[in-house]
Amino acid sequence: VMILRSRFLDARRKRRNFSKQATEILNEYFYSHLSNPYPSEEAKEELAKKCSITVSQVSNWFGNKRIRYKKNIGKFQEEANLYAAKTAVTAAHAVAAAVQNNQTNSP
Amino acid sequence: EEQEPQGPPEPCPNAGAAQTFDWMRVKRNPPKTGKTSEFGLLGQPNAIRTNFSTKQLTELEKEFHFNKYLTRARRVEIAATLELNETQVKIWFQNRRMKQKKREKEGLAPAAASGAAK
DNA sequence: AGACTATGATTGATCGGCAA
DNA sequence: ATTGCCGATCAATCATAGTC
Repeated sequence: VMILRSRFLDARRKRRNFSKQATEILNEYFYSHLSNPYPSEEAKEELAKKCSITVSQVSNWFGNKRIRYKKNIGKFQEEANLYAAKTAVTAAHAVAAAVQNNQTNSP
Repeated sequence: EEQEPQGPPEPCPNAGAAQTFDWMRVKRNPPKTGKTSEFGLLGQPNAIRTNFSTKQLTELEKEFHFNKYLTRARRVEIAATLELNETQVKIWFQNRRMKQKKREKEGLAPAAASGAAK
């Protein structure tokens, strides 16, 4: 069939990949909330602002990410570890700072 | 049948990573609205995503422009004319309304960058 | 240059909650 | 109790961008 989709009507599909930085932010959120990667409307707005994209795009990104992730968890293992490590480092820094603060106390 | 109430013996020897959370196990039931492969009998859980023809979409779009909401009578008419279930017509309008709302919402925010486009 | 993969967007249909 | 709508999401697919 000449189901020649509305190739013309969907011209707006001129997709553009998100910036490396935006993807970085989205992945950080995704992997740090892997137990429930469903950002609230507020969280989506915040992410959208940080990534300079629309809220819909944030929704699309999470929708695609969730589906593709569970479709083949193994394929994302590497990426998952990468971001897990990244957040771990961030957390470590926070802890280090906290320790610095309480350093005045000595047992 | 494929329901797995519990699966403790999870052979997931992964060190420190990737657990299988509930959201990863979510499975949607197959579409019921799709035709039963027009073979009525036989339990082939056919019903795959229906592909609306350009003609059907054109009619639906035309009707939507006329009325954002359908009356039962109109829905029956449309469904018969386009050879679709009433449910499919109903769902189409629902999705169409959401699409409209999304477009209106996004079609106004971008104007914040600068008063004039370009 | 062409095949293959990654990724953003679209959309028919489902899920849960709420109202009539 | 039944039915429609909303908002969010799913899941499959489209079309393009990026990689080799």
